[in-house]
Amino acid sequence: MTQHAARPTSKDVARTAGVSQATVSLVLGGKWRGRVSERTARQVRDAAGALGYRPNLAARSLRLGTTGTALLVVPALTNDFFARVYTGAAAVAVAHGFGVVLYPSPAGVGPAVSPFDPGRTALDGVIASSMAADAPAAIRGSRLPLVMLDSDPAAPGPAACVNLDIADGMRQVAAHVLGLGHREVLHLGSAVPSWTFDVRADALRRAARAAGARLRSARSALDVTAAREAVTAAVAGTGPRPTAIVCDDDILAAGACKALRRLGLRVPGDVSVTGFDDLTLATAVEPELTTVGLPAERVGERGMEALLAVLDGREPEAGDLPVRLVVRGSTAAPAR
Amino acid sequence: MTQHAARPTSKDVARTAGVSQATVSLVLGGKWRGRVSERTARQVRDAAGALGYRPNLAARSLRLGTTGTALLVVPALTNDFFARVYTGAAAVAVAHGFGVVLYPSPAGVGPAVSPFDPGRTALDGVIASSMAADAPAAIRGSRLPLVMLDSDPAAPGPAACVNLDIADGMRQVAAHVLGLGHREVLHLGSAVPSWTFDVRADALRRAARAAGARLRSARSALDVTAAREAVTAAVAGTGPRPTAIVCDDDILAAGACKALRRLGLRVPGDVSVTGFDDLTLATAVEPELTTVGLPAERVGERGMEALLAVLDGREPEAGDLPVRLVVRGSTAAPAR
DNA sequence: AGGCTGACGTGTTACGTATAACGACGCCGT
DNA sequence: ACGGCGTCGTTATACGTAACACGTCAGCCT
Repeated sequence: MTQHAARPTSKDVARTAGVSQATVSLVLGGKWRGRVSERTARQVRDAAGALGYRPNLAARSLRLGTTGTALLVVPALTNDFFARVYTGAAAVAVAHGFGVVLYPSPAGVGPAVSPFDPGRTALDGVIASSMAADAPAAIRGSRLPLVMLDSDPAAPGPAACVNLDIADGMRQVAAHVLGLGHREVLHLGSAVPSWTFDVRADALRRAARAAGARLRSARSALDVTAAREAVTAAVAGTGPRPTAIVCDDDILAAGACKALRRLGLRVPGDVSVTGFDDLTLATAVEPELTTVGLPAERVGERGMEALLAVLDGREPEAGDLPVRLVVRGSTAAPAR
Repeated sequence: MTQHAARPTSKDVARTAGVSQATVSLVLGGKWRGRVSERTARQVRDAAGALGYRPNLAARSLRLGTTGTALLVVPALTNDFFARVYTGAAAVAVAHGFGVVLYPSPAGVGPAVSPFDPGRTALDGVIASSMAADAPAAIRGSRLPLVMLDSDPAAPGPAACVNLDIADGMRQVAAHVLGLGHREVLHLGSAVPSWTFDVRADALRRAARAAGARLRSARSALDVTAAREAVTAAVAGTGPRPTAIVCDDDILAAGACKALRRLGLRVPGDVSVTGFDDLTLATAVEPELTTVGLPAERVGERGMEALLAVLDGREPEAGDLPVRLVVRGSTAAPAR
């Protein structure tokens, strides 16, 4: 590990500016009002600029006991919900002089990779998505403050939770679909167990029962091909054909549309399909998906705000974030 | 920033194990063969385990002058090409006791966020995607070793490059499309300038000229809606309607398909469409896209290998990675 | 017996930074 | 003239780790 061209230290800056290292630290740290004259301050800044000085972050962290970096654990990079969460979190972080580092959870990258035990990166706290199901245990071992996103508020561990009103989202979907007149509904859920998916299933079940609609269930991994196969199997199964398929995720909905098209059924003419999350995928397919829009950036912002609050010993803000049904072209009244 | 429950240090471990701090460091660092007896070594390990000791990374980095962390700069999280690059890079990194941190380049997150100047995270090196066009300048200022991915090999700056044989990929596309008999071709390129896109355009132009085909061009931002609008405008324009649309990216191709469908044209019956990159999107849409498959994981692996080589003062491996045309349902011979 | 060797550890230092504690210097009021 | 005080800056120290250079002690050869 060769050190390229020996980076200048604050001591070097001090020498060329003709002051002590402490003064350099004061000036560059911004805490010099009334302690250092404007003239020497400028000398220091000039010297730092001339040398291309950058503070050594390891030394700073060691001294301060703080890294100014948070970790965001997400289950999948491909899902742009999480990309938007990151954007929101990063915006808040930067505004507070913090950094955010992204970590795709083990599921996506193999169990050998854990940022917590080898602890490669020095961190002040962790924000984890609910779908990174194994994260809490690993993080607890690291003793870092943890903020959970979209997760069971009753679960122990996290210092704070940021939740979406998922149940209300599914109720909106159900009201829309049932309101169109559908009474034979297939629920396509995720095969990976997770609180958010349980909430969806529960809300849909209640709504269907209240409306007297028949509800069947199928499950699939969160990818288009798996969803296509699951729907093909479910539709080919016994019993009356569903007139609407309510999916836990836009990815599943895209797979459902493909399955139906291959079976010679038209969406929404023969079968209506709904998604969830309003990913970019929702408007990339034809027809565009009726789905539930999630304030992903707000989730990221609230998550980061909550982490900063916890770090400061303050109380994080509470309350669920609202979601909104987006009606597009994949739903219509049932034929006949 | 409260320190939760004062983490134990190596000195604490030393005290409870009844040895000196130096011995703890030797044992836990693994360099004790012949320097410490097996019995004391076990005592140390037991004490460390009992206290839940984790080395302080800031202190370690400060002492070692190395962080064991690399930064991967990507232009977009949503694009799963980069997710796969990350997977490959992470696998190699972990095998070498390294960590990888992900950074979506400013374009995706606002120019205020730069990991280099504020330098929040301590790094040993940077791997940057070509599309993060402004990265090299910012990184040069940080004096970190830089590996560029899929970028102009003639450009100065990077310590190493990992390249795909993009030109060959486009030649394969052209051979396929022209071989089907298409002579009226529309090239849908990216509106953001980048080496990889220039290579695509150049390769296609040469192939079209050699085959005597007419080639028009349109440009679009890398999102489905923008591509749809660009294609709608281009097809509605003057001159004979193209029978094939060659796109620089699957996202553009998805937009092209949507535009054509809305214009009442069938893919591939009336117009053939090709993509590039073989994203998951390519098989999520109907028809599935004929596109160019890229060994994304290999790119990530090679990138990380190259960075580790540079860090060790070794010579990084050279040579382009091959790409492969994947023929699916979006291309056919032209009507008539 | 004396000194050498190898096994087993320990004392000490340095990494680069931030900050508490401590001057030196000039200016003022009395 | 002298203490006091604001201004401007320095000295010294600690953060937790890794590793160099040294000690100590038993055993063994000569």
